[in-house]
Amino acid sequence: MTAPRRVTIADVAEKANVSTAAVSKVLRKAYGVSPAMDERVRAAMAELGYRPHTAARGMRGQTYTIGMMLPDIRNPFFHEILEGLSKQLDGTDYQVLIGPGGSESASQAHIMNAMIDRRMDALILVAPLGNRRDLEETAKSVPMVVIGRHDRSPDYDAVVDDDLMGAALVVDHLVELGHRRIAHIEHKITGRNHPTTLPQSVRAEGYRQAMKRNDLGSEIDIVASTYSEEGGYLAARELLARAVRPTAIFAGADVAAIGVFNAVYEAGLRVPQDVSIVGYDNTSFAALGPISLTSVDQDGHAMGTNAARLVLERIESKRTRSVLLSTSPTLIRRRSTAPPPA
Amino acid sequence: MTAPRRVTIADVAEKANVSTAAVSKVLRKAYGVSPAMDERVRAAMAELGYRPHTAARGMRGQTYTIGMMLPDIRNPFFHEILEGLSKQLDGTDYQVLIGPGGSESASQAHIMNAMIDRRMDALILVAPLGNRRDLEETAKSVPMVVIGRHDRSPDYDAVVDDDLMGAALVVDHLVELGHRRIAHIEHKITGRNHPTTLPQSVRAEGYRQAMKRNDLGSEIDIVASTYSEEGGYLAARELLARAVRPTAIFAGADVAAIGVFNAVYEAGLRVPQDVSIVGYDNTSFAALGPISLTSVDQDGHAMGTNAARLVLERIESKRTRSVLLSTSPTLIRRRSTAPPPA
DNA sequence: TTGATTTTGTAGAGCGTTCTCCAATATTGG
DNA sequence: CCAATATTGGAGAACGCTCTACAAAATCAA
Repeated sequence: MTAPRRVTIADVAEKANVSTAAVSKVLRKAYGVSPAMDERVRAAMAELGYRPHTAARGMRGQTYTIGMMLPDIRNPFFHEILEGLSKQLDGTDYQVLIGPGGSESASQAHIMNAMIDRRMDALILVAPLGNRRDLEETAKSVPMVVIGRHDRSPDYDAVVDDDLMGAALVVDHLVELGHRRIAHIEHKITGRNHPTTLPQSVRAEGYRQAMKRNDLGSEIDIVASTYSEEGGYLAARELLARAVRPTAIFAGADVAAIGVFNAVYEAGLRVPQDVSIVGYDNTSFAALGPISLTSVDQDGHAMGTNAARLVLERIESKRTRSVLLSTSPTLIRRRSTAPPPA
Repeated sequence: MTAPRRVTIADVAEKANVSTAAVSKVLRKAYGVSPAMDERVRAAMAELGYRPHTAARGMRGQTYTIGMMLPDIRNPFFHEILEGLSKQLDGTDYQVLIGPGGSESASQAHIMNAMIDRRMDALILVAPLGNRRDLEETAKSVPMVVIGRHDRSPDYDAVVDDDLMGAALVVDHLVELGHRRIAHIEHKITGRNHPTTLPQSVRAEGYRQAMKRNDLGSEIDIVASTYSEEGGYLAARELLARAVRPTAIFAGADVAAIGVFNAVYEAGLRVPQDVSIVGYDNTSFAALGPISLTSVDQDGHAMGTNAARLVLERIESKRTRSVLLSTSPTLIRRRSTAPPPA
């Protein structure tokens, strides 16, 4: 614990025989630095192993830190977003730090505040709960990009997957295979009236629209549950107990689809011979041999890249007009879907 | 973007009719505050909605931020650690922020530096790569806890699962079922000579010891691969191609076990009738119905809680003697293991 | 009482940067 | 060659907090 005092800008300045202001300029690539001085300063920094003290920089300027709020660390889809983000930020001075948001609006608000208190330059929120007014409120004090919500706000940017289209891809695929009794499992948050712009609501709506478009309006069957293994399991149990049971189940998320698998096996039925199952997100385990789940792929990597770009624009180019960036999903067909039983 | 100026300590001081120093004392629960003043200040803070500016605090004191370096966000086991950590920190002023470390020693070092530059009060490193000397070097400048490595260092604390014992549990279980040809898949990092204290090395060693103890020294069969789905797949292919193939495969991690599943199915064999499979980590998908993988459970939650405790001790009680905390794993028996074919 | 001690509150100097002015010097145009 | 302009470098005041040192007031011991 012999903490050797950190090398500061003053040490560098002394070594290079210039003022601290000059060093700061070099650091910020600011105007008014001759090539000669620039080189001298850089040499001194290298020799002393100087690293800027981010907290101190944050006192006046930026912290070169971008906060990413993730409701659930494990979600492989979020990981893809992070990868896109990191790759885009690689080479810049910015660093992503992840704030574990949890599944409640309150805990998410807490971490968002914590990130603001730490003077992060921008916030990237992945599928945040909470109403739009609150989000806009925070967006007033820090550049912000929201991933996965279909709200369009003048105060922050949005990067979304076209969930309406994603749901349509699923329904059309199943209809094409010959299915008619196609059920959907939706993630329904209990309590307050949550915005209808959350991905889950849009997916459900997309399902409804696609069913109608295929003249299957009368077959619409939505079970409100949660996007979790247990949620999928319970919802599927309910569906399989119907007098006339569905021949295909479209779970709004892969995790829920796993629960559906379990319920179907438990009922002594086979996938896909008796029941077809479709997920959403194309998470890594959807591809696993024993599962092989047909799913909708959102290009998380691209979403992350785009989010990074938008955020940098806001920070560096001081853009203030908001942008909504929607990417289109694709359907990955696997072995969990097949024509319905004759 | 009408950023309303932040409420500072000075605003609070003015409102409460005291000095800024007094407010600071209240904030830090420092000595020398009368109950009356304390109350007045707190009231003012509440009324103004004051929130301390963490970066500014960091300039002189602490940042109340604990950095957690995670090599891979997705790993469900890491999520458990995080949960234990968060729960323990809940109610304190501390906040965990996650730094994505990546799978390379260089990128991990990068994020560690970034965290130090941001003046985090302590670092919790999960299964960090890099040699011990480097770790000790960083431990000199910040309180540190390493999770998952069996090194014992005077400079930082370690929280580990007893991997030696975990491997023994697996081997004993399989032997009990009647297996003799038990193979192991190890995660082997290419390149430099990595420390033998990484979990993967200890698990392999535990396997070796347990085999010998069961008089199966001649049956020891280790394939060097990686802890990943593909790694498991490739290793299993190699094992299944042996003249006399193993009746049980012990993958050092659940993800690798998934790859083993795929290879086994591909070879037209059944689990567990033809081949038994065991994983390690008891990740959430091990419990999934279609998989049902026998695995070793490390109590990630407890590890997180312990790490938090150790870190707080170092920060607040200024403990400097290092501690090594080892917890014991348990075996979760599922349907992927059964007696060998007759 | 009176001196000694404890408690309570404040002044003010940092912490390591950024950034606005300003001065000095170099360059240009006519 | 001189004024006008551009370039280069630095002084020094923030930023919002912490914390040492110290003074004033209150309490205690005898």
